[in-house]
Amino acid sequence: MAPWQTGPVRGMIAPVAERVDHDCEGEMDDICRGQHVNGTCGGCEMRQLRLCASVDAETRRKIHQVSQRMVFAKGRHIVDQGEPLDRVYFIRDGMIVLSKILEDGARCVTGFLGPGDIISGIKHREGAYCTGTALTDVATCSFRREEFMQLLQENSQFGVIMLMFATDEIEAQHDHNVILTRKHVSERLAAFLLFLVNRWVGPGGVGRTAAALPMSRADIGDYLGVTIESVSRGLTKFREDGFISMPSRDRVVIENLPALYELSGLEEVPVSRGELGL
Amino acid sequence: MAPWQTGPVRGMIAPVAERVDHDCEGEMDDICRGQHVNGTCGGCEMRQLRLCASVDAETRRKIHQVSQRMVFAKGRHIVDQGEPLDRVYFIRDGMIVLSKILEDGARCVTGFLGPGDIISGIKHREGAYCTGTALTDVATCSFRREEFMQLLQENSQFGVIMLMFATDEIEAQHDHNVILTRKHVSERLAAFLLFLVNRWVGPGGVGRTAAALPMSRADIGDYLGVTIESVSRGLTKFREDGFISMPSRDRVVIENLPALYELSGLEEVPVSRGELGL
DNA sequence: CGTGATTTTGACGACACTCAAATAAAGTGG
DNA sequence: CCACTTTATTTGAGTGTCGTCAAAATCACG
Repeated sequence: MAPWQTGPVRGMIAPVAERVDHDCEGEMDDICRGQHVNGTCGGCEMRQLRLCASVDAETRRKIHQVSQRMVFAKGRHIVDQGEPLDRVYFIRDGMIVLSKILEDGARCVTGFLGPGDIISGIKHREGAYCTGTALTDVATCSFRREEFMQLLQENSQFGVIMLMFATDEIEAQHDHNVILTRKHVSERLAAFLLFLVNRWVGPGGVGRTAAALPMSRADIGDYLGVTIESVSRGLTKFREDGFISMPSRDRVVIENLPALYELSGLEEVPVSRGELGL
Repeated sequence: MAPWQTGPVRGMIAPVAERVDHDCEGEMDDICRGQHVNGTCGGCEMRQLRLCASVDAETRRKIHQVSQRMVFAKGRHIVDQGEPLDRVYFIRDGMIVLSKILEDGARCVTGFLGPGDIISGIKHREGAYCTGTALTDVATCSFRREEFMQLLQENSQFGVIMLMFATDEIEAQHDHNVILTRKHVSERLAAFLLFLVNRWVGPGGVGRTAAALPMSRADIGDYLGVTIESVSRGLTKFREDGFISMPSRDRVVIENLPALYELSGLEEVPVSRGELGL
């Protein structure tokens, strides 16, 4: 066992997971609870995002019939490692950290999810292999597994879209492997910051120069495979070098974008793409 | 840039990729070239594997109509990084290494593929993001992109199966992330050896205690994120400790399975599962 | 059997982890 | 609202794993 795996689990441990099923109010919420308005998604922001934008109106109607809005307060678990998961969640708003506890107590963050990303329980009847924790309040459209599978069965187009999502995620994971195997701490941190400002921008949007950091240093460290101390030192160094500034501890502003690109080894703004959490 | 990224590209550089389209002989080959025999897969070994085993006879027939057998000699490239890829390959036999060259010349191995695994060109019209090199002679059943997409469109079941493959691969990648972020060299090596003996065993098969090592030390190192020297030292140590023996340089026999499991941190024999290369 | 590529072995050094303490922020009760 | 406690982050000093460099040994191939 690696020495740094010992010790207590780091990072925020949320209270016992409890799904909060809010009542929806207003047209948008009605739509996303499964109500059908004018045969379209109406004002639902998800329509502008990944899934709904890609299917025809008829399919969208079917989706709405079986979809259900679910929200999770910050700190709650959407998925629990080891617990059966029989829902598929499309994240509408907020941010989620996916983590995994190893046998020896070490923690590993496998990714961060945001608007448009998916947590899929389609093959975790016997227990999810990781935990999904809400880093902020999170709004989702969700489906029961059977109903979602029904949609997949009835709409081949739908399965293809999901396959594309998954393929994107595989490629993203390969990119992350590159970070983990071939980069030093500062390089990983630079790549992470660029990831934050480039992902989850709307369609056609360009990379931003500021981003929220709702996750803890432990989350970042466990994601990049470095210690919290290294994360802290790295961010401090970036601040000293004028690469970034931090108005608050959970907010970062990129001051020298080219320098971060140079450091990270990334050559251009990565295309924003879907992520399939599970 | 990390210091160890400099220098020439390591590992075998195959001659210019050239697809070898062998003539097929015998029933099995006829089947896998797209011929239809008795409405089933006949003796094709792929049927025992991942895709063909999961679909009905009718779908299987359609598959065969558009499938084509392709073989690649050891050292040839099935995919080339940056080159458009318009085929989907189902690997019937042999082993493939997927690698990626970074801007600074560093090399990263994202995975190894074997029988039942898939190299998918369904979304790489503009260029594959990694290279697939045959480590041994490789036999495949392949499809042109359009025809494969047609299959997906016409058979919702088919897309779901592919989605399951992809989901498995995502989970496998997350497991690999754990290796890369939380394990020391010896632990990574142990996990790699266990991976080799447990994957690509037939359905219902148990883990073996011996495996071929058709890949170079550089391939292993680039996969595990360590140097070739560390790989070599690690294997030597394992031999000295009696954990393994190596009849030849490209062959390994596990002599102390529990010790390797203990080292790797893996708790049980991982379930063999599909891998989607691209 | 000779040449080149791959692997192995050795010595040394650096990056990042460990341990520890200080500081800052967040949460809690009076 | 403020003192107090708890948690998270930052900073510092020391150390070990693993990477770098270099050379020897082994293997592959003609």
